[in-house]
Amino acid sequence: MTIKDLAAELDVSITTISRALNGYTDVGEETRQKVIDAARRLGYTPNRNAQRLVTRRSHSLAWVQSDDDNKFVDPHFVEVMAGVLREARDDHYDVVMTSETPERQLAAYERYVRDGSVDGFIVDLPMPNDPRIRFLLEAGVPFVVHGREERSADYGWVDVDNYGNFYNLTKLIVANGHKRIAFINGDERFLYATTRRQAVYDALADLGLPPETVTYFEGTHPMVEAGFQLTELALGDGSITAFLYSSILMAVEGVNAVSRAGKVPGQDVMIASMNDELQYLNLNPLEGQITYVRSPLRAAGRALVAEVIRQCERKTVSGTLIPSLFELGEGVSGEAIAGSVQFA
Amino acid sequence: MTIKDLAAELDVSITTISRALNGYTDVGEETRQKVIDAARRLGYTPNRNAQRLVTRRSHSLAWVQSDDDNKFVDPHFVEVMAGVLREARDDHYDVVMTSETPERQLAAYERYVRDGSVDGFIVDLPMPNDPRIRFLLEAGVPFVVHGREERSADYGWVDVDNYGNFYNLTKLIVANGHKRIAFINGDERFLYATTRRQAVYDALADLGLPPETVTYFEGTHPMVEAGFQLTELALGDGSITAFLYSSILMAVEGVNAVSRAGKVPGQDVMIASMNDELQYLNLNPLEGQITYVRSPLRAAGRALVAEVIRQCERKTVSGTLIPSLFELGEGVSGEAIAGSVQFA
DNA sequence: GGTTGTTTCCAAAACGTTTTGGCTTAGAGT
DNA sequence: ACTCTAAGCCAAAACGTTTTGGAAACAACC
Repeated sequence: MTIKDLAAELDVSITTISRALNGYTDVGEETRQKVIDAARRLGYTPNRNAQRLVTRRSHSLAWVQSDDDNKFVDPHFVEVMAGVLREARDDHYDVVMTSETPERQLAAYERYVRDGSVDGFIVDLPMPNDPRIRFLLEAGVPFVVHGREERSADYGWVDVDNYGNFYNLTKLIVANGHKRIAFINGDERFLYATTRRQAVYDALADLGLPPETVTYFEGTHPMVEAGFQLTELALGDGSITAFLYSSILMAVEGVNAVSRAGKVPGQDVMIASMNDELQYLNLNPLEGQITYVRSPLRAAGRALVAEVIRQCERKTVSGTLIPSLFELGEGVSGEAIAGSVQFA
Repeated sequence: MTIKDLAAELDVSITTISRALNGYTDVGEETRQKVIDAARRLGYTPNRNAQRLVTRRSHSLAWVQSDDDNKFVDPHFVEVMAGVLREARDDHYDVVMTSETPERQLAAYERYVRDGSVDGFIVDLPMPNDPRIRFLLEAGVPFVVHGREERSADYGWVDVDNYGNFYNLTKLIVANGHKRIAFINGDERFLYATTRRQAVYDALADLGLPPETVTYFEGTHPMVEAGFQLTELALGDGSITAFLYSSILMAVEGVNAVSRAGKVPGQDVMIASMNDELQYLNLNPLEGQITYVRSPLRAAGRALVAEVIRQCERKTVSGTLIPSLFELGEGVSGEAIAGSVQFA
């Protein structure tokens, strides 16, 4: 069932079919209804590839995964993906996903840019001076980055407020009277981790506390294991009374480790973390044991797609800071931190 | 840079460009090299949409997710996806993913079939008498199902040996002297869960044991919580000495719950499970505490894509049983279970 | 009655490929 | 010298849409 068949059936031109279905005003109301009805009745759907060829727009986004065994299978990622797919569906875009080895990543981007199969890109986990970003900027193709790096004024991005959240969390911990803090951060190859570290030490400095107040750990993958083991390690030093985690996944393991050491989390020891709101984790049983800042990754996923589509269709570029919300852990009052930056 | 530009540049016809690049024999070796070199030098990549239009093949697969908040974000799913994306990349196929609400799922399939944007489908988590499968069979379009349902002789599928694994695990538990077993299964709306239940009770029957030997629980999402809580619940009954879990995620929580109850997992209490080999979970710290059957979901993902592509290109349809391997828990000797069924 | 709009329609071109069928040329066989 | 074969190339059609630039019919205005 092509547009020709439908045209023959109704004895009108294919132009009329096309215009009727695409909502142009130069087709009579009666004719339009006839076309729409017939299309539904006969199951006509325009051939997507013909459309794409002639309009030069694919209504698809590419999301290239790094085929790195450790990084790829990460619950955080799925959460973002849920948001990405949801928003894409709402906006009638497809998302084509691929995984590529780090060496061949750039080639994948090049191919997608040249072969016309996508309109824009989602870029994940930016690293300092990321070659993918450099390439996409140069190619002048729409894209959005989850997270930021130094060039972030030049492109669209979506990010949680890493700096603000960890700055505030640190102050909060200190305000609760803790003098020795363990900070178990994420993988320092990524900017989100270095930003968080900076925020923590800035907060200490602003409070007039020495950097030795926190004992620093870099938690590499797999996270769950890192969370447990590093907490046990930190517990060896008897003086630490507060733990700050880069991921709620590690914080949960922290609760386990602390409990096993015979202490009560949220009471003997403060457990603080960012909470990405992983849907499959239910935190109710841990009520009162973890103090966290909520910053839903799913919302980030939606914002990513919205931004890149905005670029595709209106050629405006902007950065979005995902609002965060302090959870009212241990009776501490909450504060919302939101923002959005327009720059082009 | 289109094929015309390249043809003009080299002063040959576009036919020759196309045939040279696609490896036809009716183009001189010298000319072919000239074309290939120029294509690389000038950065020519054939327009994918034009190719798709004329060849009527998209080299893309659709994977429609159910936009059900609970089910979607599931670590098991990501593991399968890792395999799917890897295999698709190796075979030069794209995978386009969408999420749709359960009511609109079928419409999404219909659209993809009609608009020519994909060559085949991956179907996830089949339910009894699944309408998606009914539709795809009727449409006569290539697809593969992860898991099976009653019509499984008619289409391509990939599955782990749910029945065999749980049959064997049950026998193994009994062989270790346990007389009271808790079986914490998955969501019974899905066939994998009902199959596993059947297997467990069949094993009991074959051993001449009464069905009351096992206390049965249906673990609904979120899994982690269910694993913990149901284990605690089962521990209330003091007589249970062995736990069988449908997912390693729950088994890990089982270890937690058992430990917290003051018992030693793998010693006081046997913990048995299927292990989908979730990459982000490191089981080393739990060595000796869980007895499991390995059946890597990632391999299932690869097999899925391989099967549907085989259908696209050779029109043969087959089912694949992913090989499993008993882990040598507690000195129990292992046994490999593999198989592959051809039926068309 | 001629001009000017308005409304509704359409023929043809274009998008960038692949494929079909045939055309040249050169060498081999008779 | 003539035919035949093989190698190498190409013009044109086709894929299924959207878009451009009108055309036809009719009403409205002067």
